[in-house]
Amino acid sequence: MEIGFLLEHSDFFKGVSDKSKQALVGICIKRSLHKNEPIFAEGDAGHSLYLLTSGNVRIYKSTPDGRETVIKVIGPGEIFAEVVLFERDVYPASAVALKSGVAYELPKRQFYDLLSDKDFRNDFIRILMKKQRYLAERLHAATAYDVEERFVRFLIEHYGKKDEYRILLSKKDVASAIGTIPETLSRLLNRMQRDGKVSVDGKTIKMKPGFWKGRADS
Amino acid sequence: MEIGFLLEHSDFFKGVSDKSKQALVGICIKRSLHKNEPIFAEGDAGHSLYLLTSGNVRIYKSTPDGRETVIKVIGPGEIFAEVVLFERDVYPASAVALKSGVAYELPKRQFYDLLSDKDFRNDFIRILMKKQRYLAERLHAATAYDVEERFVRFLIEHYGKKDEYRILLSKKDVASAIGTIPETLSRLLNRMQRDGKVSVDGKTIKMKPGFWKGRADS
DNA sequence: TTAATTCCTTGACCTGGGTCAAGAAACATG
DNA sequence: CATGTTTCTTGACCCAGGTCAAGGAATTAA
Repeated sequence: MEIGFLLEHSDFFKGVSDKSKQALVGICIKRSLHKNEPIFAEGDAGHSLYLLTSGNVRIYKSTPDGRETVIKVIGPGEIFAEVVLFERDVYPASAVALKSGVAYELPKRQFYDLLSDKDFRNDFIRILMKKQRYLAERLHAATAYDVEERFVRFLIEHYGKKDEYRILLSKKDVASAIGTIPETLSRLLNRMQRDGKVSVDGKTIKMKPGFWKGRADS
Repeated sequence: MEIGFLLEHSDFFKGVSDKSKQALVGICIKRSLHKNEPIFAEGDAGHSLYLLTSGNVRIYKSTPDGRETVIKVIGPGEIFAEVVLFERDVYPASAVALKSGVAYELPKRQFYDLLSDKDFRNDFIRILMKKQRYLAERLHAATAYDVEERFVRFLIEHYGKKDEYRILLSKKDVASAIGTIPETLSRLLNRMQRDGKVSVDGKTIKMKPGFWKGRADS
């Protein structure tokens, strides 16, 4: 996905005036991401936010003894690290590319100026609120739902409700995204096959007929 | 705390112009809260956000089968339900008063208008980002830290690092705020006393000397 | 191709903390 | 005050899912 295309089509930028978009194209810095490349680490001084145009980026936090929690897996069209715009100048979480892709780096000073555009600002606030709802939902899911439910929600969140999924992330990455470990995910997939809920073949998961019946839209 | 006082002193409103503050005083509706009174429920049409001036309010989400997750316990000086301002017109979580107190209801239409004030808007965005960081931190704590650690963090968040705490909330409410149940909190307090970390007497908890040594500032 | 990694699976085992139950203590209400 | 109601504690029990270990499959490097 090219930056011009993205500016034209993403939800985020659709309301932004042409003038602002031109300004944005002018200031952003293209950055290629390779698999497993760290983008920034928790505690680093943060001077930029990012717009991902292709690939996936994992945002996560770590305990001093190395336990990690995935906050969000970012997909194409999403911005991340926007939290660095105000108040804090260090990143509160780390980011790493899960596969190769492209991100555009937006220096915060210039991005900040764009907020004087009313439509842009409203879109931006809307995004912040959406993320807040997302995190509240994740917190709820992490404590009130079991691994199976969290896995299904992960599928919906990233690919929508489908009859068949091609998962391009490693099982390890999916496991950590849903707050578990590869062993548990592996066993979960076995169990779901045994129970006739899905059939798994390599990176493809087929949902058995009726799987989505009676499931709230979350 | 009176509304005028709060407008003068809270972080949130300190940068707001006098004109905007007058406007705010004009539009907000005082509401007394009694213990256990529901303020709104997840799914309700939302036309207002709230500013709490005294007491505590629990924001929570429920599963269809009744399992609840506390998203945040709101204290005096904080706003809540601001997420209803854009995009969605239903509350994404429920709110209930944990003790008697006072909240001011701010109709979203009028609040929205205040965002044209630049300083006000910046403060508002700052608050959204702070909450986002808070939720990311909670998500991390919920999955990577044990009950003891979450309990200590709860104390710090709500009362700061002190040698002695008077907890005015019931153990049940504290337990749910840290994502556990009263039995577990009760046993935790026993264990911490037995291990010589604290001494508990009724609603008072004294931290033993050295308790805070070697603890990262979180 | 072969060797070296890394990823995935399976098994045996363990444990933090949830569930259920039953008193005790605290609180509220007529 | 008495008496119902909620809260708190303690004990016995259980289980989802994490840990550890080891073998197999897939990827990558050379």
